[in-house]
Amino acid sequence: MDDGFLHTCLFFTANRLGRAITKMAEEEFAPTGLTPMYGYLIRLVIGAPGISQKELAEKLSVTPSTLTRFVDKLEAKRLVERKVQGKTVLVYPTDKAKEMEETIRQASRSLKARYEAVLGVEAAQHLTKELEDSSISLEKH
Amino acid sequence: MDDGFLHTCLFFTANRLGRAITKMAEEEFAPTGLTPMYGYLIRLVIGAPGISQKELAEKLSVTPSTLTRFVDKLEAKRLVERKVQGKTVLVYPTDKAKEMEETIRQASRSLKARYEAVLGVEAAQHLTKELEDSSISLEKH
DNA sequence: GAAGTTATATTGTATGTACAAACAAAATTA
DNA sequence: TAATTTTGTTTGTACATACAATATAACTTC
Repeated sequence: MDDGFLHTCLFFTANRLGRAITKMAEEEFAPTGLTPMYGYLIRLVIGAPGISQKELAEKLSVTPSTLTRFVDKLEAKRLVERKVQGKTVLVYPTDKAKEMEETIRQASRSLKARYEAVLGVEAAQHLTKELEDSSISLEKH
Repeated sequence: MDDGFLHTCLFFTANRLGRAITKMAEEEFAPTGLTPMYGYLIRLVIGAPGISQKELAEKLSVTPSTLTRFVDKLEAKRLVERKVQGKTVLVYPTDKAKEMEETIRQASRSLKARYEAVLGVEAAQHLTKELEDSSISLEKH
């Protein structure tokens, strides 16, 4: 059957991998009660208390509107607090978030261990680097 | 700042690339009036009239419920027709869809040309293959 | 052939994400 | 300093996608 175009299309294969790894990541992050993106957002906030939403959006490569929604949810769960400073919003972790940090780190480690077991440590690292480099290039165009 | 974990995480980088290439793909598919996934679905249906939804879901690596939603939309646009056969549903292209085929193919070509120009032909092909191989491995676990 | 099991599709609901428009504060310019 | 532009954030809306539950048809087994 003529479905070759799917296998040679970067759009299709990139999103296919995204769905597969997201599923795995959600399973590994289940013990945290958060999805992986939220876990990473919290790690960033703990690592730099008072970081602005703009910076968070850049680091996570999501749009500002998406980041607003993320912070809304984490604030509702009492995991972060906003402090408005002029036109920017600074984000701080709560004690509750700090208590979760180790659990989140553990989930990150489990996730990595799991996909490295499937793909091979070397191959996984190489692939990750290629993905990041390609993302940077594509985001510019 | 301590954000290294993002750059070494396959979950994060895969989805980051997915967002970047999806944006580009949507731009290139704009002339078709469809998003890229719908365009590819139509190509599959034209290439195999009467293909079942189950097969379509497998080829596109989406869940059956997602595929139902896709076909709902294309049916509403009079681009495909359903024919129920026992417990399976067969999908056929309409004339309207067939008339669009060349436009869709052209969008696919433009997309490929565009990201190959950014990444390099060789690198893009190699990356695509790695993504597919990795997807296949991860989908099993 | 009736009862139970499996396979396919659909529906209700939820989430992540984006874009465009609106808003508010800050910086620049007149 | 008033007017304009830029910057950061938020809101309304929309879409792709998934999961769990349900419906329905087909297959298996007794």
